Amino acid sequence: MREKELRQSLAVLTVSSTMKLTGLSARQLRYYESFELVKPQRSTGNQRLYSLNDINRLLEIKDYLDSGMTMKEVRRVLGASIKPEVTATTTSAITDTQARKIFQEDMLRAGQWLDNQGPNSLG
DNA sequence: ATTCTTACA
DNA sequence: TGTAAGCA
Repeated sequence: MREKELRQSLAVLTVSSTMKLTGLSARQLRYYESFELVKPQRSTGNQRLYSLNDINRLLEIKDYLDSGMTMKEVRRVLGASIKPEVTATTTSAITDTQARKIFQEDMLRAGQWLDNQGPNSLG
C-alpha cells in the first residue's frame, strides 16, 4: 500500500480547502505553523499546500488543543511523527498540478456540501 | 479573487 | 485570535 501513503502525503490542498476541512481559520493554520505543529509544502508564490496527512494532523492538533494542551505540548506529542512531505515527483501518470486541481475540486465540493447541510435548511 | 507577511488590538 | 495594509 505504498500508493496510498504516497497520495495522502501529497501536498495539494490550498488554505481555503484546509480551512473548510479542518474548521480552523487561516490565522490558526499559520499560527500553528509558526510553532512547527505542521509543515505544509510551499508552491509557486509561496503558497501553502497541505496534504491529507496535514489535515489529519491538524484535526488532532485541534483535538489536543481543545483538551487544554499547549502548542508546545502538542508539538512534543506529534512532533516525533513529523515525516518529510513527498514532493510528488515519483507519483506516476498524473502531475502534481493535475492532482492539485482534481483534489481541489473534490474537496471544494465536499466543503460546499457540508456548508449546505449545516447552518440552515436543517429541518 | 486569493494568499502571504507583518503589525496592532 | 481577528483584522488591516501592501504585495505577488
